[in-house]
Amino acid sequence: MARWEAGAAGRFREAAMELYAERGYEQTTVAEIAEKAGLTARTFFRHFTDKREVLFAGSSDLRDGMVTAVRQAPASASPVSAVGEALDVAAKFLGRDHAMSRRRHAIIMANPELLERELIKMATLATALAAALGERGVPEPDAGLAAQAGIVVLQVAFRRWVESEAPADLAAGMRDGLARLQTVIAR
Amino acid sequence: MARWEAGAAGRFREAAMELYAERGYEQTTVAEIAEKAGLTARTFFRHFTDKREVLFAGSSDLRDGMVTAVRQAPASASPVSAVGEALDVAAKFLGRDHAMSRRRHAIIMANPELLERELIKMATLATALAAALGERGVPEPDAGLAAQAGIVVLQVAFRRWVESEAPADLAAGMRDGLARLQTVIAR
DNA sequence: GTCTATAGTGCGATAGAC
DNA sequence: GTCTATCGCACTATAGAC
Repeated sequence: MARWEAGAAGRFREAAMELYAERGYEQTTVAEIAEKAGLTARTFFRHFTDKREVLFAGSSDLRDGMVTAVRQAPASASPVSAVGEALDVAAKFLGRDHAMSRRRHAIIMANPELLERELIKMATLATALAAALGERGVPEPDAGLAAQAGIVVLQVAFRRWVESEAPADLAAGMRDGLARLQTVIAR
Repeated sequence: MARWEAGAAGRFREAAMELYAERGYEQTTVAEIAEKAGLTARTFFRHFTDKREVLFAGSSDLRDGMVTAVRQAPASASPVSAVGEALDVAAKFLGRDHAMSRRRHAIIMANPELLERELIKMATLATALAAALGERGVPEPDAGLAAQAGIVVLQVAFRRWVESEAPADLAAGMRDGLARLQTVIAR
């Protein structure tokens, strides 16, 4: 496996992923992660607020990308289509490395505490999208509903993508999911 | 305030709510809750898996009620309308005590860890609803999408209800939210 | 980089209900 | 006698304080 990361945060992330996958999240201590990364537990907590956060490093980049997509959608675009643009960005961001996404997903699904953290990241994302829609003049509760609906599509499509062994086209899966949500909810 | 609960779990719940509201969740130790309830910390952990869970006692009742509603919907009912029945049940369940809901909601919103727990309860609920829809013959990903969409409506409507000072009609708010989701997502 | 509070667990003892 | 609820004690690891 390539070691593209030289920084401390990256070394911690690598070490944590391997140990979490190998012996499970709960059975791994921060001291062990630090040792494997060649650093100390104290330094770990300087980089990450807690033992879970090490798996959720890139989440703010995803959020920023999606928010920007909503902002940059044509002024004439409806809330759903602005959300659709954000989903395209998300697909590009999340769809890069199927193998590592599968590994990470397996680790998270195996532990409720990690799942909790994943969910709050998604909730934060939804709030940010709703705010971006609000800037476009979409009133509440519509902005919140459209944003949350987008997150639902993202989650369902991502889960299907990551649970299939072959790396399908995530962007297509998201567009598909949105269309299915529209029809299933229509009546 | 009436004390309808004599059992240990209820005493813990009361004590925890008061202390969390008074001095915050993090600043409250389990030992303090136990003392206030007239029991010990060890007993607390016999009733609740962790310090957060004490605030989420009734969540399985809500889940069971909503699942039953989906199961009992007429066989001819569409996925959305089965979900609508479940939302009616949820409104009845959650809409009982506006004042206490506000207190509880304020506590949860004030602490990210509690919010995480709330979110995982909602995710569990969504999974259960999706399974119930599956039993009715709704295929994936439609079942998952419809269930998650229902949870979105529940959350948005509940938040608006609990954040308004006057106790409005929660069931009406839910039906309203569902209708708005339908129109906002339609195009 | 060390020290400490406290969440949470394992095991065992006790006491009451039946 | 069994079953269940509680308590006591020792222990580990996280997370924050100093």
